[in-house]
Amino acid sequence: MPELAEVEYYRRQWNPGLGSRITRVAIHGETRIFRDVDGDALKRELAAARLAASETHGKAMLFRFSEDRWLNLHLGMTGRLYTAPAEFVPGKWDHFVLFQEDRALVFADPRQFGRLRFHSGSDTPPWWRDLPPQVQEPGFSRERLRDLLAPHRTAPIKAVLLRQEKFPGIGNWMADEVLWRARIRPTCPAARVAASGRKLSDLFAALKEVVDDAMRVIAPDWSDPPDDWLFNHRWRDGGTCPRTDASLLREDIGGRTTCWSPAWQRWPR
DNA sequence: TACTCTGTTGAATA
DNA sequence: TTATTCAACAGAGT
Repeated sequence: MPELAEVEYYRRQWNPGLGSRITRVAIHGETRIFRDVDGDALKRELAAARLAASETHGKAMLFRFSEDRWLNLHLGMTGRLYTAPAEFVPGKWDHFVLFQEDRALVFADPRQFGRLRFHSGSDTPPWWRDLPPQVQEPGFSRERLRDLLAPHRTAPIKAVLLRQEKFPGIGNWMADEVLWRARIRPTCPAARVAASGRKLSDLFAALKEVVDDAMRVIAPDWSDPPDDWLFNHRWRDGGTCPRTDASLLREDIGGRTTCWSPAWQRWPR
């Protein structure tokens, strides 16, 4: 499920383990989440390392360990991280567990779209180098937004917002929320937004606002967003737009279920 | 039974 | 060459 604020929430779930050594690593080596990595080598290299720090970029997480060990986790569609007592026994979907003296750090993922990568060495791993600026960073300017959209003459703006190399961490619900706040129809070609000064500004502001709101509300304790977001109305057929009380529409756009408010998102006509 | 799903990737196509 | 579409991945829920 996770988009950037949910990923940040999960990253923090391993914070109790910061500063402590790994005493044992348990893996289900045959599962799909290990497709990019040698499970046995991973086990060997993380043994006795100390969890030193962590950060997120978009939907990706980086956990740094002592001895120049770098672990990259991606939660896919159904992944999650949690902390369990030291005597924890991994269940069916607990593919990767770092045991410490006082707790277990668990990566669970039923659907196994998640991914794990590992790097050993003082240099920054290739998968954590040259990452694009995130929406919430100063390097993400209105001009950058225009340049990201302009090449897409026909692709719907909704589909372009989901591209992680352009908008790290934006997922399906955030893209819908952003377009709803900017009052842009999700089918609008991306280049058309880039060419309209006013709508480009609206989209830029909505992106920053939705990312800030999501980080503030969801990342600390996974609070429910307030009812004046689209979020609480989008999940099932028959929802109504909080701004107009008119019916929301759910349809497939760019291959993903999209919820939007035709009465509210009227541009372009 | 047959559809859905907060994601990504690589192949096929335009 | 670049943009776009689509199937595939694998399980749980409805």
